[in-house]
Amino acid sequence: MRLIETLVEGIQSLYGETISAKTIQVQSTRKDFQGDLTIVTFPLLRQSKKSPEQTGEELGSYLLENIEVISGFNIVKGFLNISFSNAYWIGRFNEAVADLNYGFSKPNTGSTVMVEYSSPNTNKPLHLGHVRNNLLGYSVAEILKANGHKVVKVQVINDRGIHICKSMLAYKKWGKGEEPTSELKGDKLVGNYYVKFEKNSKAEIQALVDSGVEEKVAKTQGALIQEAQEMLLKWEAKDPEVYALWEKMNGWCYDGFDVTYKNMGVDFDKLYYESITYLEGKIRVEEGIEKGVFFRKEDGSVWCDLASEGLDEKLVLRADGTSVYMTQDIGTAIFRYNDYPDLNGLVYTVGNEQDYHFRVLFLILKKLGFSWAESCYHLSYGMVGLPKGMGKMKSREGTAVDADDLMEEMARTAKSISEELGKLGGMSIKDKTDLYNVIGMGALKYFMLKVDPKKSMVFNPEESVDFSGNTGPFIQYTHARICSILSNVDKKIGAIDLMIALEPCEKMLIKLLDDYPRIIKEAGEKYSPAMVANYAYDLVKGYNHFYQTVPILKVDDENVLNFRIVLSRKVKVVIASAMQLLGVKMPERM
RNA sequence: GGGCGCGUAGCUCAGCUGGAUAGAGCACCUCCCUUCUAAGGAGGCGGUCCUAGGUUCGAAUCCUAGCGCGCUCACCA
Repeated sequence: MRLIETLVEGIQSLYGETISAKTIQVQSTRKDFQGDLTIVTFPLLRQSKKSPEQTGEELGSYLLENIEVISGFNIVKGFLNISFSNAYWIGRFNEAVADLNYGFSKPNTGSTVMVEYSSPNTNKPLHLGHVRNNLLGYSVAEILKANGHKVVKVQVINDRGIHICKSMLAYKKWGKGEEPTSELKGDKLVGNYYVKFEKNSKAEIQALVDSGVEEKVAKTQGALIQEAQEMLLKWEAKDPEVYALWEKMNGWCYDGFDVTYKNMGVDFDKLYYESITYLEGKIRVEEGIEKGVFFRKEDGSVWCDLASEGLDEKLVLRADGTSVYMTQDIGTAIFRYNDYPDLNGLVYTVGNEQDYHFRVLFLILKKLGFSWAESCYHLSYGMVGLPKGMGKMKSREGTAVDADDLMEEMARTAKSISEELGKLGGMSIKDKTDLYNVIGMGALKYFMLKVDPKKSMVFNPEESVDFSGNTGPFIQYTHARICSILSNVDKKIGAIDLMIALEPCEKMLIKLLDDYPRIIKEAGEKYSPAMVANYAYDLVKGYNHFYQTVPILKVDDENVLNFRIVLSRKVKVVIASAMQLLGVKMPERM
């Protein structure tokens, strides 16, 4: 429609001044004013040398004459509100309806992007923090796909290190050959021994402190901690017994994680294991020394000097030659770009406590000469906290909110509310159980994703996860409601008559639908599922208002009836489409 | 102490590429189911947008300083 260009021309012809398109500010008109788009004329007064009102009047008239679809305008101080004809909006709507992949770019037309998320340690089960991580990573991957990118979903499994040895040692000492059962998943079993280790080790250290040893020293002198360290050395030397135990216990964890991932509805294309990539990291560090990127201190430890970037020195290899976190991350990144030569972006979904780590990692990769380091991005998200008075989550002490328990709890709540409302007559037990899971997970996912990723959030297991208001179930409910209405009609409807009158609530819905492609694009650029979630909420609210304001099926005018049916169908599709980007399923009944 | 991030209604959060009277949900109070799903809708109550300066015709939004909270600065991951 060339609104901006026409305005530039208008200013040229009215005032003889040339301005750049950037100085024109357009925004959608606030709902308490009449109009569709608003042009802020304050910045244009310099050119017009007239009052805001008069400038608005002149520009408005110019637009009215030169753009056919503009049907009118009004001026409030420095705001020129312009309206488009109903025919224009209905035309836009018809186009949207005809587009079966509305809002999405063509698949695989963009660059290839890798998204890393989850990346657990194999010494404890997934908890609330992982839930946010998983949901974010999965959703961002879906949003990138919707923007045409090829997406590779990966994780790097932290399957080695001192923390893994802790649970192994505890199991070896006190496990008595315990095995996972249907009651106790493998990851839970391993986690129990990790907690057991920490508990006993803590007591040992306390005893040392009580006997007069300085705390810092005591922490390195406990018998258990020393034994764990010996075990790590044995592991690195591939001691057969330690290695076998490691493989067995890691296997238990993977089996446990698989169940959690399945229930959560997330998946991965490829897994990387720290136990493999850390070796690559070591090799790359050696190379880096030769290149002069790193330097070795007298004690043998290897460092990267980041003073020129305003940072400190960073350790990349210990004095005893063993690797640190940074070492394996260097190796992992290089593996990834080797595995996918067309990779043009690597998104790390990792909590904001590691902001500094990733800043350094990307710098080091760049120093090592990998130009792709520029395309790495740390999707940093805030912590999930518990309400005041509920303490802190510490998996070390076994006080974290467990992911499996949480999901089960959500489904249970969904069940009790559903039963209370009693709308599911005639539905089979299995369908009901599935539905409770869909609703429970919908509530959980939406709750976690509607918040801006970078912000930390509070999770109150009892109060926060409501099923009414701005929640997943509210959106699911509206979807089910539309399905219910539409189940009464069965007819093919072509393009909508451009001449029908539009109710305000209908026009509002068309405008909301019109926003969808832009929302997907922006959500992709900002890696923000929250934008999609908030959009879906606005759309659903708009539909409910429409539903309560006008009859949908009980209308005489065939053209209006058709329009309301098609409008309902399109809203339904877009709701489901948006929520699919969040990994939330939409029920047809609830 | 240095670095990074955050601070909006009692609570949980939108809004932040500067624009009109700062928005939702929960909670609390009124109304609306013999009509297409009331997990809904309409309305009410509720604000020093942390504070103080600055830039601007205009600041919740940008800049500076301060305060508060979180994270981080490990031969932990």
